[in-house]
Parts: sequence; structure tokens; C-alpha cells
Amino acid sequence: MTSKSNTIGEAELEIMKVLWRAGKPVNTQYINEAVEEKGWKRTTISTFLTRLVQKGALSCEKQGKSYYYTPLISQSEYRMSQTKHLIKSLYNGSVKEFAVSLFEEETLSAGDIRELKAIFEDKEV
Amino acid sequence: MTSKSNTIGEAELEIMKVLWRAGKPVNTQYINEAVEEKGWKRTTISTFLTRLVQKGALSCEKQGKSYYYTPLISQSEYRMSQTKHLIKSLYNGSVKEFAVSLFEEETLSAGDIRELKAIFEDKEV
DNA sequence: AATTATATTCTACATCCGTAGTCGTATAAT
DNA sequence: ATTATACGACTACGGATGTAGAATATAATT
Repeated sequence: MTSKSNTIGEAELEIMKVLWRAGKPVNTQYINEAVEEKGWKRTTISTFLTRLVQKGALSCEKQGKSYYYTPLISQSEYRMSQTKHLIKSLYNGSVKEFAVSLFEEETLSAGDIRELKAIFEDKEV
Repeated sequence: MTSKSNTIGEAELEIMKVLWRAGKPVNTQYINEAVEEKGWKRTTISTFLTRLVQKGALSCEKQGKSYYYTPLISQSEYRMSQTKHLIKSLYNGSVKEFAVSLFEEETLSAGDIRELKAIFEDKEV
């Protein structure tokens, strides 16, 4: 048991996305600027960072004067885990049900589906 | 503002699933039996039901002595909304990115992918 | 060094969710 | 009529999360 809650909240996720996009360790200032449009106070962002570090989602390291943050969970790992969780919790773990649903329900637009179809057909498995 | 939190929790979702599976209004007793393996106390289930009604996810109606519950959100609606949310929040809203990721990352097994491929190829869009 | 600007920590609070105890009432059994 | 049951309402509580003020530490500037 990792004992980590491992749950990244919606707001916290926005921070992770900044880090993933950056692709390199960045400092608080960078993050602050990157999420400026969210209208969060500095201390709010700070709280998120602290909690993410506590959760083991980020590591931070002091370089020079400020802290630099690095994701310990990669975007693809996170995507995977969330997608799996969705399929498990809503589709009885059946990928097939999931796929069928992508079609049958209007989850996706016709364009989306054409796109998907193309991708799948191209792919050699 | 809908003022509804609209967020159905993990445990609450289990109740919804029972209702969806039932396909008809069922009473508390039925629900209690259906989720017996969860080991929840009676009052816990009661709380979930109350909250789900408050959230507008269920309606309840007294018939005879007990309440009968009916989902106000269908399983497919819920599946859709969750899937969309996932794609939006993790894949920049791009279905393409999502699909690519289903392949590239090891989200799905080779078998899963073959299955998907088959489904998509069969489908006329 | 003293002052000012800036960053980080600590503390706080409301809400949501999982979980459940208690109480009152309605129903059934004795 | 009394007692045992079953069920729904109300209350509670801890942890997670979103949000941020206050206090403190650190760095920059005069």
C-alpha cells in the first residue's frame, strides 16, 4: 500500500498539466504565470504545490533561490490510470462495452468517430 | 447556475448502478440487498439515497409503505458525460489524442485493441 | 545594516463525500 | 395493549479539496 491518497483534484490537475506541458522542472513563478487565467491567489497555488508534493505527484528541489518542480507521475501514466478507472467503474471493465458506447451514444460527433475509425484502421495490431 | 453539485461519488455511483441494472423503480429493501456485499450499514445507504435525490440524480416516490427510487440520470447519459469530461480534462478535448493514447500507451491490452479495431471496422459511419 | 519586496509556511474554513449512530414513528408480532 | 421491528429523518464526524489570509522567512535594494 502506497498509503498515498493518490487522488489528484481538478484544480491540482491544472498544476500538473502545466508541469507536463513544460517538460522540464519549472519554478513557482513559471507556474503562477501559466495558471494566471485561473485567477488563483498565490497562496492557493502554493497550497496545491505543497499537497501535490505530499501526495508524491511532484518533487521539488531548491535551485538557486526558488523551488523547481518536477512531475513524478507522467501524463501518460495519469491518463492511463484515469481511463482504466473510467472503463472499470462505468463499463464493467469491458473495453468492448466502452467502445460500443462511444458509437451508440452520442458521446462523440460523427467527425470524431470518423477520425477514430481512421486511426484504428491505420493501426497494425 | 444549476446549484447542483452534480457530482456523484464513487459509493453513490454503486447505488446508481443498482438502479440502472434494475431498470424499474425499486425500494430500499431491494437496494439494500443488491449492495449487501459492500458491507454498508443501512443508514449509510440511506444517506446515499437522500443525497442522490437532493442532487437530482434520483427521484423517489412513496408507494405503499416504502419509497421507490428511479434514476433521473440514465446510465448512458452518465457514461457520456464522464467520458466527455475525461477527454476534455485529460486530452485537451481531442478525441484523436484520446484514441492515439489508447494505442500508444499501454492503457489497453493487445486483445482489447484487436477488439476495438474490429468494432470500429464493422461500423459504418 | 535597515528596509522593502517577494516567496513559503501555517492556519483556517466551507463543502463534499464516505460512513454511521440515534431517535422517532409506523408496522408487525405476541 | 405491549413489545419488538423496520424504516426514514436528523445529526455527526473525519478526511479531501478548493480557497485564501496571516505570519514568517528569504532575497533585493538603498
